[in-house]
Amino acid sequence: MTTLKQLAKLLNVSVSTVSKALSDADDIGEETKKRVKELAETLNYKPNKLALGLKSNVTNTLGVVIPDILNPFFAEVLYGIQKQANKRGYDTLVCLSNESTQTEINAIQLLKQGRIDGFIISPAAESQQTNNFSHIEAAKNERIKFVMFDRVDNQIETDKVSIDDQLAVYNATEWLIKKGKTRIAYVSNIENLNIGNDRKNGYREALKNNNLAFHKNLELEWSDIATSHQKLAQFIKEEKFDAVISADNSSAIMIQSIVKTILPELFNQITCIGFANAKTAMLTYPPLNYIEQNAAQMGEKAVDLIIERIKDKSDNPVYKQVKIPTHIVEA
Amino acid sequence: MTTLKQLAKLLNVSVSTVSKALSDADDIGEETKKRVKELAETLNYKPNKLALGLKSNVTNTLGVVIPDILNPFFAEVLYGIQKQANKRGYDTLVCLSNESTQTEINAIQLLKQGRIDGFIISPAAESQQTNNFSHIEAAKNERIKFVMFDRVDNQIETDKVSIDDQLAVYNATEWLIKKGKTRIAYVSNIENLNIGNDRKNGYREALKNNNLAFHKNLELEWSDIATSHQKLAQFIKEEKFDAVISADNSSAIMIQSIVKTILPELFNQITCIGFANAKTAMLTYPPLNYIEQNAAQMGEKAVDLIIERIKDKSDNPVYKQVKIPTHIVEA
DNA sequence: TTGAAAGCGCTAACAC
DNA sequence: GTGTTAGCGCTTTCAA
Repeated sequence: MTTLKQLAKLLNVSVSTVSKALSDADDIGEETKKRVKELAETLNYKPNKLALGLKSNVTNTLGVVIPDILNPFFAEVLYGIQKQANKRGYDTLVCLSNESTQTEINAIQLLKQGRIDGFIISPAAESQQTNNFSHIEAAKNERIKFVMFDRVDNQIETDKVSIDDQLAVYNATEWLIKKGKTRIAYVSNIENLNIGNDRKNGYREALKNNNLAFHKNLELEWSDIATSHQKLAQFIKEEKFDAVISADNSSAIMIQSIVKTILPELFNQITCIGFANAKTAMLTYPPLNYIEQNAAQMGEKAVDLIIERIKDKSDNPVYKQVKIPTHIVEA
Repeated sequence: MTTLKQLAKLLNVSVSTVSKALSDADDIGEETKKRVKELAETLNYKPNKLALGLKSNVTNTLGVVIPDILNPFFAEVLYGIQKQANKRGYDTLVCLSNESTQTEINAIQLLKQGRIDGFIISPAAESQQTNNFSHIEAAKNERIKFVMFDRVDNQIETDKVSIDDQLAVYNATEWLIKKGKTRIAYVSNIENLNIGNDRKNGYREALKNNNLAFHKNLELEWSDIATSHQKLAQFIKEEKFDAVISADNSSAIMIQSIVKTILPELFNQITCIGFANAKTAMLTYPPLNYIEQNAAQMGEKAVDLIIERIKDKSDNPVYKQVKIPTHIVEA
């Protein structure tokens, strides 16, 4: 790493002259600027970000806490975060909570150690279930800004980005109803999350508003991936339905596949829809009808929000709650 | 953020006394230590990592460059990297190259700005295709250590972790042959990567060594996700095969699904195997037979290697090339 | 037009 | 047992 000091020595000028020359200060002679810049270029000088951060208390770095990177949704959000952060001149320090509160606490601890200007977080499932957000809220006392995404919580006052989960599923349910479906099953493996509740409410509301009977046994919940096939297969055999809506990112794909195998004659009569993206919807054939969450866009928006908040020095911040629009993609 | 200075002032001692007390130096009185530690605890003092890094030139931070986070393989590697890094007391600064050389160059630039002790990288597809690794190698001149994973390259001398791609596919092919399969198709969307070549060679070698005829038209290559279903469906209709081996993470899942739909009577006669993990293999039913790459383990090993390299101050490093064992998981 | 000095938070050699 | 000082790389007054 080339330093200002080295440049100064080689050029026989002072460190401050070099610093000013590089930042084009107008009290430095053109000739000097030229010499300095040339040498800096040659030696590939790059300012040390740690030093800059120490000095200015600005790191141009954003923290990110992701609950589950193996979930394609979060992978895509991270993609959006990275893209937008880089575009706006920020780096990202990424941590994974793996749905554990303790890991999340550690992650936030880490981020707070003077190296980020703010962070973006979606809380771990465990934190949601135990309603334990104190470690997140604590950041506020230390005047650290943060933005919540996806799994946003009403109790915490801060900027938030999410989709309208209830509406998204409501619309998907109506979309099925408009296709003439009357026995619509609802499958979910995210009952432990608040968005799981919201989505389920969307389903139930849509049934109600369209005068369709609600059948408790058409709602299936599962959590263990190892026994998921078995559970889903049993559900498919035992219950009668003409459509399925999945609240998560994998159930619908699995169900299409299972139906095709164990009840092929019914395949064409059962319409599936779930949360997915352009890529994962193609994992099944015919491709899955899906609810596009615009995950990357959510990530981008989160970055915009946190940067805006960082730059806002007011004492009485007006927090924003942004909803990313969703839409149905018909295969 | 509480600083040493603040603690010192409150306690009416000097900054260095506080610093030493907190690190349990034996030239500080027990009583003082106690007072200092208590106050530090109360005020939730955490040393500023930037300052530590500036001082010691050690940041305890690792850079990570991932080509494609939407690929479940890389998501899982990142998971392993995070887990092991945290375990060993390191943070991670994550960048995504999105398979672009220019983005990769920017990412490495960023990482080099005095904030990491070393980095872990899998090169972008574009860099591999154009054989352009100079931006990666350049790190060596600046004495920055790095470890390559997965898409390792012979031309670059550094520590590497990968699987034995050729052997993995060779074994998978033989596994199919032992099941009595004689017309084995090979499908890939990673022909642009060196590991794509290695895998294909594994397939061809296995055929040869088992005296099976090689049919050029049983090898299918695709790249565009939008037309993949169409291309695969056509392949399935036109060619006759009794098994498929997929070199990538999605083809096999798609093929199982397509076969079941367009040629259901053949489904039970065609055995599929591809690269996957415990979770993605479950996206199809019956679950996919798969080659377990132990992606998380690869990430963990990469972390161990880079830390070992960072700690190794010798001038003539002996680089390691680690192979992570793979195995076949039968559904 | 340039340079000297202070300071961001921390550690460590060296005084006292 | 505790404090002073210098210095990591940088920016920014202020002085020359």
